[in-house]
Amino acid sequence: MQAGQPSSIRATRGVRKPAKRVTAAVRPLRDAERTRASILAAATAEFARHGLGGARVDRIAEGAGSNKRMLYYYFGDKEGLFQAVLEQTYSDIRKAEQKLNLLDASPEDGVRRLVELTWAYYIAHPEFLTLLNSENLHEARHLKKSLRIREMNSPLIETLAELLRRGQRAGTFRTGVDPLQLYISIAALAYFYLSNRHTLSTVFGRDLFSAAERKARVAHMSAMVLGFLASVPPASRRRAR
Amino acid sequence: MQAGQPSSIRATRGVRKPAKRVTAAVRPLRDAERTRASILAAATAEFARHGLGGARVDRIAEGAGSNKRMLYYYFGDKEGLFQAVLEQTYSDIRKAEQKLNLLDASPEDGVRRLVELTWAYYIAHPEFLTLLNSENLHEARHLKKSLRIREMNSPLIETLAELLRRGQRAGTFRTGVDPLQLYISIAALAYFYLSNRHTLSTVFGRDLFSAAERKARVAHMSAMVLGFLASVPPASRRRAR
DNA sequence: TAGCCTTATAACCAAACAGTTAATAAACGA
DNA sequence: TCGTTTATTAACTGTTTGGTTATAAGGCTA
Repeated sequence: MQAGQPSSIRATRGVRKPAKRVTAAVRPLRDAERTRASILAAATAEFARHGLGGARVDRIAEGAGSNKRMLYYYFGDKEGLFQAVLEQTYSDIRKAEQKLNLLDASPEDGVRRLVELTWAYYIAHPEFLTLLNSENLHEARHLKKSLRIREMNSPLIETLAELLRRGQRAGTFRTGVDPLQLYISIAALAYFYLSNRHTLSTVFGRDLFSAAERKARVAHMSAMVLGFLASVPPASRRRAR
Repeated sequence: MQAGQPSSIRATRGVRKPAKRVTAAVRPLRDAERTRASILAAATAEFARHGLGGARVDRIAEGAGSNKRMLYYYFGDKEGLFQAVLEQTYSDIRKAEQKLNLLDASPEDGVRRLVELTWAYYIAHPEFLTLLNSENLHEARHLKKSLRIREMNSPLIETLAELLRRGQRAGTFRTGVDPLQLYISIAALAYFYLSNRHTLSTVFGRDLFSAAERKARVAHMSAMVLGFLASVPPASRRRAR
């Protein structure tokens, strides 16, 4: 931990004795919420880049422009901090999910938008992918401990179930589709491609993160999900004869 | 590193002075290949369980029933060992892929078997998933360095392309499907579900690794891939009118 | 303005860490 | 059987690690 460059926030603190500053009201020197938030942000970046095992507590403190002691003061220990990062990350995605209005269009357009928005969210929040990979490596140990996350349930499964019902009633969607399986599949098509793009690009000698390839991927994902839903299951095809 | 219990392999070495043993010819006390292999196996388990950052060199040496120095002797350093583990892992999956005979059945059955065998391979080799996640966290750094892996190319893309051509000729598969996109999607449907099963099971309150759920998942994956391939793309549907 | 709780800092610590040294013994060819 | 090479071990090293101690100072309240 280098003591060299203090963050701009605290740059004024090095000054000899400004005593009772008027500016202190605007930007208080001691702000628990701001410090906590900056540690959480630095920790998110560090855990996302290096995983839980590779993350360094000293780097997080430095990245937060704060002190290692503060990290333990607010979060207990490294794993407590990791859990807090997961809680924040899940809270963010749940908030984004709640903003989605998928039920005000046709079932086809609703599903297509879900595919596209899932893709867009993963691109905009790459830390979500690596943090989740880390947590799964640890068999969801921290997630199981977190009451906060276990209480947040995703509204998307119910929305997807409603879209499926409407499409089936209209005769354009096949029957017998489990909404959770479908949701996992939509996530899978986007997540795996993005999370594993480095090894995939290397092995297949194709830059899968280029603009052209990314565009092709969304098209393929939508075609796959909607093609599946539009298709007739073998059983009812036999009956239809 | 505890020196307590030597592995059964080397248990005889502690004995005072058996001098020139006849059994030495059967199981030589010094066997470079055997030591190398046991270090590689222990390292695979350790990296798979803890990731590159969380893996401990001491634990690997102990798990191999060998010595830390041997690890550096054969593999240079921790990252060199990780690269060797990746090379072995890729070599194994490529060997398994080559045994697949997907072209001696109908296109539908060929694709279904590919889906099922991909699933079965990931279940039988869970270390493949976590090692790949680790390598992607490091942006495929080791994979890019490895000439050995870059030389192994998967025969599956070409096989899949041939299956697609046959299905299209028979009129049962849709046109305009990129074999690589399809291959990635098949892998995605299995990989994401298995790799993220801990967080998914926790969040959705459903044990996704139970026998019943696993069976349901393969059925869903097959239905999705085959349903997609059987469906008619919107463009040609318009033309077909 | 004195007192007190909260927020912050720097220096510190023991354990764990990746990697090394030096010495030794098996294996093997001459 | 001797000398060289190769495989192996235990003990060691300097550094990094997660976590702690001791102390100070901001800022609210009475």
